Amino acid sequence: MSKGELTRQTIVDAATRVASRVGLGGLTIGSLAADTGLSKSGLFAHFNSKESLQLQVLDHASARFVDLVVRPALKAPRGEPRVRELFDHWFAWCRDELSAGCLFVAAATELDDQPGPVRDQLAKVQRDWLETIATVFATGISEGQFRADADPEQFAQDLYGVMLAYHHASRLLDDPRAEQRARRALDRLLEAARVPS
Amino acid sequence: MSKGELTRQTIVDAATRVASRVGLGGLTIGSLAADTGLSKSGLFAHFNSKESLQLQVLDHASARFVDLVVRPALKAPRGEPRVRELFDHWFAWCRDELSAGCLFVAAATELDDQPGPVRDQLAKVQRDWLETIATVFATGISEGQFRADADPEQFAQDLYGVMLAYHHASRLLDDPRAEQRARRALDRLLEAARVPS
DNA sequence: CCATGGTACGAACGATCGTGCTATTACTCT
DNA sequence: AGAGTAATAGCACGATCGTTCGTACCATGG
Repeated sequence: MSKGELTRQTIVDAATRVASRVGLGGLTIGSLAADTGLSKSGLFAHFNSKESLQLQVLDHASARFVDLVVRPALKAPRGEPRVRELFDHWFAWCRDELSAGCLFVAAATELDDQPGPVRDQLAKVQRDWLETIATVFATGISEGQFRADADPEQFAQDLYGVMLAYHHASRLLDDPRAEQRARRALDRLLEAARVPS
Repeated sequence: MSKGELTRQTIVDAATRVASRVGLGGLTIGSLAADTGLSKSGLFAHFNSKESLQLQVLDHASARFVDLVVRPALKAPRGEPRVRELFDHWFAWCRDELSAGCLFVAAATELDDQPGPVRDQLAKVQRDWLETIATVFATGISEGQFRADADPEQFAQDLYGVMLAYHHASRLLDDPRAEQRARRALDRLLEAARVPS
């Protein structure tokens, strides 16, 4: 790996951390250069535009998301255990990024009214995420754990709602009971989806 | 009412609309002055700081929120009808603000990592909102419509989660089925909360 | 060992940011 | 109607934004 490629990754990694605090639009070349010890122009030369930097941050973050959340969860047994793992790893993800919350959640409300390549890319990533949830749930249906008449896409939106409400109550409102309520909500969702015994 | 007070309200009203598109931090004195036909310094004189403008926007928006969402819903019969009215009016609110989504949702993820008076004020407004939901639900318990062992604060977080998931799927992902799923999720929440017959 | 090219720097650009001053205009009240 | 005050404009400030350019460094392959 060339030297330039290495520092590029260092920059993108740092930018990802910053962006989960201030959003993708809040990224600035200047402060990012100060963070990484580079000059403004030296850093800029790696991307040629701020938009390109934002796109690379998005790519980097979604690759990490797959590594830290999706892939580990897929090792769990199909059905309910796998759904719970997905949930737990998402929690860890959104707390561990230097406790700066989930970059995607922050970017979602920031970009939903600003058309362009960055918004398109974010929408793709989030569609993939919801589809992952839906697929994992659908597998649980095939396994006979969940009701055959359950709607995977409904479940995906419901589950993400639980996550978003947690993110809101926990990060903005500092409510210590937010996580407990989120786990309770997950239990209820799963209970309602299980085949009647 | 003095002339200054009148133009101040005009400015804040315009700023509120802009902010639901670009966020509170995305507000700029310059572009806002252009929008309202004032000079930059003329507009600035009404607020003396950008932060003060942001706070006034927050106040204005929350007053309108109470007028358009909370107060009308309180006219509905207690319990389930009132919850549904709250839900419906919130939908209308977040669609009608020139179809720019809910200002509070946008500001929530924007400010959750930026301490200061604006964040504090937003947190207060959102706490009030969740408390409103919880209180409306609790009234339904007293009325005997909802289970006595139900937790109003749990319900509030759950319901807001449904709203946030709708906001996300509808505004970022342009999913036309988002609303239908949200209504379905509400039905399930209410069903689970009703006293067993 | 030297030449080539990738890598980073410093300076500067026009624009725009929030924020002060100082006039001048416009309203309000007696 | 005129005095006094409130409201707005004009201009300028230092900072910072993204971006460009020319140049120096330094690592690597011949």
